[in-house]
Amino acid sequence: MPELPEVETTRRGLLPHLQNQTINNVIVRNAKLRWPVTKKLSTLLIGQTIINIERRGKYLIFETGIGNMLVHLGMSGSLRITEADGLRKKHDHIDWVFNNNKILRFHDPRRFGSVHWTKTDPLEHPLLVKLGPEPLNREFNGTHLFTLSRKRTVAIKNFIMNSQVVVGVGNIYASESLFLAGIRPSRAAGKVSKTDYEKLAKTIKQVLRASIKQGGTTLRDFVNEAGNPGYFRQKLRVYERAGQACINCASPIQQKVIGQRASYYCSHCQK
DNA sequence: ATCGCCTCCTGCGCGC
DNA sequence: TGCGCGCAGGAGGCGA
Repeated sequence: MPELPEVETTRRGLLPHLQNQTINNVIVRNAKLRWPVTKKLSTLLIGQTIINIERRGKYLIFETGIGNMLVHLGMSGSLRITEADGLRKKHDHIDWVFNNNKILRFHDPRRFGSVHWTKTDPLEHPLLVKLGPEPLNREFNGTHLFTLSRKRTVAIKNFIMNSQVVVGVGNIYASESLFLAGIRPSRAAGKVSKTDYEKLAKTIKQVLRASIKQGGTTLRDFVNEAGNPGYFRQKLRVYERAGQACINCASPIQQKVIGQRASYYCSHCQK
């Protein structure tokens, strides 16, 4: 499942292949993504040149001279570059054919991903305008979390997974960063101290940076190859380790559903 | 305003 | 070995 590090890795991988390249054709085999892919998207994009690829949260922004295409990978989506005669697989829903004979191919078995078109400032798009700060920016820090969380009763794990609070913290990294910060995921967000939030902001940055770095190495050929599932697994400290020994104290890692999501923590190290 | 539940969809793992 | 079932998961939408 693509978390922010994978989206960023995808962006970096795609950019050198697509920058300044022109779209010759758009082939939509299955328009039924999370939101229907509009015909307008295809017609408008043909003949356009990709000026840049940016990222906001888990959204990729493909900039052209007349507007921007937004792509979200959902939880099973991937984008890769293939040659014009590349083999097609099941769930390859969209191709963008470029004038350098390369194809940008959107693959998404569960179709939770989406593709949008916006003529104006992409950051003003309804799906992006309310997003919280980027976790790796300076404006995301303990003070931000502390201020926003006052009087909030929601579990801190749900709080940091809320994209209006901070973008890019998915289920895996929420558990991982809370473990490193020593905070139990079920605690009410409004009851967590400023000191703890300062620690948490740091561990969120730490976990995401480490993962981007790893994505940069293990997924170096991500855009050319058939993906690489589970690349991050070996580094995880609590996620999917229920019953196994805590790396700090050897207590068994607990698993609990919080906000409809599996959550993992050490009941000894996290208070 | 905030919370928590529901939904979309497919692949996987489990039990028989 | 094969079948059927239940579940996971990002995040918007909605009812309370």
